Amino acid sequence: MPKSPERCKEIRDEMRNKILHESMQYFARFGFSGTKISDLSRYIGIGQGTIYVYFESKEELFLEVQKMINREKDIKQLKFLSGLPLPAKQKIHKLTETVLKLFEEDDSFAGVIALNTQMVLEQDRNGCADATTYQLELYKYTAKIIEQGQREGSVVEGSAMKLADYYWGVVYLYSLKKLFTARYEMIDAGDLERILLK
Amino acid sequence: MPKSPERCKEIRDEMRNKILHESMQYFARFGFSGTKISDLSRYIGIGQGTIYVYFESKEELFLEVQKMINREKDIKQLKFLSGLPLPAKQKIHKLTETVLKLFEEDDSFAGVIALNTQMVLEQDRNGCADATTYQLELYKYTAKIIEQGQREGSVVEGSAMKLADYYWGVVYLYSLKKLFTARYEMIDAGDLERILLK
Amino acid sequence: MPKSPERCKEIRDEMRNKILHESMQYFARFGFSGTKISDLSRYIGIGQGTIYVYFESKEELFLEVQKMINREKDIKQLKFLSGLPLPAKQKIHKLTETVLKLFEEDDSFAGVIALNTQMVLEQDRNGCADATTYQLELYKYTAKIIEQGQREGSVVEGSAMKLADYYWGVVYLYSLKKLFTARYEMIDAGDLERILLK
Amino acid sequence: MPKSPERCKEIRDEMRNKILHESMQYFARFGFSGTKISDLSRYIGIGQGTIYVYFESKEELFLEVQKMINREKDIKQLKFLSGLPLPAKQKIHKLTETVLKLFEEDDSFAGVIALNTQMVLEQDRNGCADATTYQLELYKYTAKIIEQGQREGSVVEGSAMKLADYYWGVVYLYSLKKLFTARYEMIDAGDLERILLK
DNA sequence: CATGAATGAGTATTCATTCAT
DNA sequence: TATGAATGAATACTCATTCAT
Repeated sequence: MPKSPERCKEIRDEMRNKILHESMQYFARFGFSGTKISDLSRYIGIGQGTIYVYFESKEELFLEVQKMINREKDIKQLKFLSGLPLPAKQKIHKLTETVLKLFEEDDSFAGVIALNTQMVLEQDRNGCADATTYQLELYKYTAKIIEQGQREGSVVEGSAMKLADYYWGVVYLYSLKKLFTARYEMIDAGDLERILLK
Repeated sequence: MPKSPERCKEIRDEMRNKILHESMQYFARFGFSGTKISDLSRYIGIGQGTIYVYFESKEELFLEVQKMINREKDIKQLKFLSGLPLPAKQKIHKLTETVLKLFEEDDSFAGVIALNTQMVLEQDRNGCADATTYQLELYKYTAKIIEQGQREGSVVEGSAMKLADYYWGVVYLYSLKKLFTARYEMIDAGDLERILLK
Repeated sequence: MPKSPERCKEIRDEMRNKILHESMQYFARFGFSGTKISDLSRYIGIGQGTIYVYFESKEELFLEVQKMINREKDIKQLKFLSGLPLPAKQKIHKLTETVLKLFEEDDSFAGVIALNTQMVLEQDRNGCADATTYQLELYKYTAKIIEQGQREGSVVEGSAMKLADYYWGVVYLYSLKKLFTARYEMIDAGDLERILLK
Repeated sequence: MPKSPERCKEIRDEMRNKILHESMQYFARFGFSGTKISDLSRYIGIGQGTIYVYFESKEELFLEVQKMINREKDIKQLKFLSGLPLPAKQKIHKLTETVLKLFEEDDSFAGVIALNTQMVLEQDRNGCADATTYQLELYKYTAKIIEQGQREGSVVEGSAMKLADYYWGVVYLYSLKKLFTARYEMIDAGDLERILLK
């Protein structure tokens, strides 16, 4: 009584995604070398061997987790946002609002941000600048909004890229808090916006 | 002809401190599990065995590094600062100035901050709130200044403790940047202060 | 398809016992510090890691080996023997016969005796007289037989406990011979009995 | 103010002997692999390096300890004893008496015996029969006395060499007791002699 | 000569990976 | 396919030995 091939594929994809998502959370908390396959598989609730059915190695799993993060839809939202015919101030309101909503609603958002920023730091350490397109795009679009705001007089002066980096750095900070702290308190929209707005 | 006991103690203290300080930098960069004793000892420029002459285990070394950090003199400066008969705004200027100067001049400041904040996150995870006297004191003194500023109308509204946490979070952020990024750009005083000042 | 839990437990128990028994032989020959995990695992015919699946450390393995020895069934035989309504002389014949048969037939008997006596010596060194219930019981039961023999006039005079200690000491001696000597010659029943019998 | 060369040599010899004797005791208790140079030197009350001024290596020290044992004067006594025009029974009395007196008076006797027997066992294990002349001679002379006693009818029947081995085995047993046990009780002459005498 | 701090080869232990079930 | 027991390469740690003082 063989299962239909489609159903089979479906089941495989489901398990693969489960591993991918849970691993992301775990890697975000403990880092690559802080993560043991034995702990991770117990955390996911599967056998150690199962991970190796879907991934070649711990390293490949980590890479796939990073790839998954890069495919996230957040940039699209932001891209769309920065293209709208709105004053920068409002765009920043919307952006901040979106970020805070994602923190609240999307369980994996903190992990995505944390892991991503760690990747960027890691790459900076190695001196290689082929950094993740995701991060760069996110920063680029944010910088665009900042520049618009500076022209409109609503955003503080200074290098737009540096300010974008600052803004997302703080988002990273609160990702860490959410990931590590049992009863964390999320940042207020006003406090986050103040980084950019006059 | 035995070595003189004083000279012996001297040599031992010197080596112990050397290991402690160099390890701090290394742990701050690579974390506990990312640090191999073989790499660490090569980095310090000593034999692997030497570490075990002074410390029981990798774990004990890590704990001693944390203890050392807690004995740092930075709080004293801040304590002194918060006691001066100055408007809060000026205190915050001074504080920010001091922080940025330490980043520039004290090679181990970034490591101290990074490791310390990681300790706090770690402890929050475990739910135990003990041991972080250093961090807590730093936060408490900053919160005091913030409250003063709120009374004086120069500091933004909101929970003083939360704002202090935010301020030092950003300092942590730039510690990471300094530790990981080859050609990092330090935050400007203005950008850092804006977290607190209206 | 997970392995059935029962079969799993079975496999685990089997391996644990295998390690325990083989280690006993090895420790008896080479002592604790003379035993390298790498050699021991090769001797058992398993990987080094496997030992650590079942035991925390070399020390714990050694302790478990000692515990196992203490659970051995030899005392029961002796206990039974000393309770029979027989003249002491015959009991001593039977005891000696049993001991020599065990040497011949039970491959692990020499190891049990050797390791056990070493434990007793070790404990005497530390001055702590606990834990040696096995040894003590063995001695106590032998002493009982000796006292009976002294009343019956078939056993030499002197402290019964000291004579029991002497008797088992000689058994230990020949355990060592069996363990260490390639072509050892076992003691004769008559020579062993002469320690006790007139 | 150079010391006279003779005095110098004298001092050297003194230290060398001290190390040799103390090491013998230590090796007898803990075995070769159970003996750490750091522990041994602390036990002797000298620096670790000092041992290496007098001996090439731990192994050489062990070998020198064994050589020293072999040069001991005990055989001479025994040789002399076995040559006397006495009945074997009396020779055995004398021998036993001497052994017990040595236990009591010569602090290093137990160590000499223990280490020596361990050497013999060790060699038997390796199958190499180039065994220490000391042991063999001791056994040979004892066997000679036994044979004489068997002719005279005072000694039990059986292989003289095996009985000699038995006798010295028991001496070894009580050496261990003395070395390891805090409040040991030495064997009685009668109990020891009974191994040989009818 | 005597010392003990420093060393690295050797040993204990961990953990990513394999594989029989 | 999913499992977890078994494995050995990688890593932590120990201890005989060296060497500057």
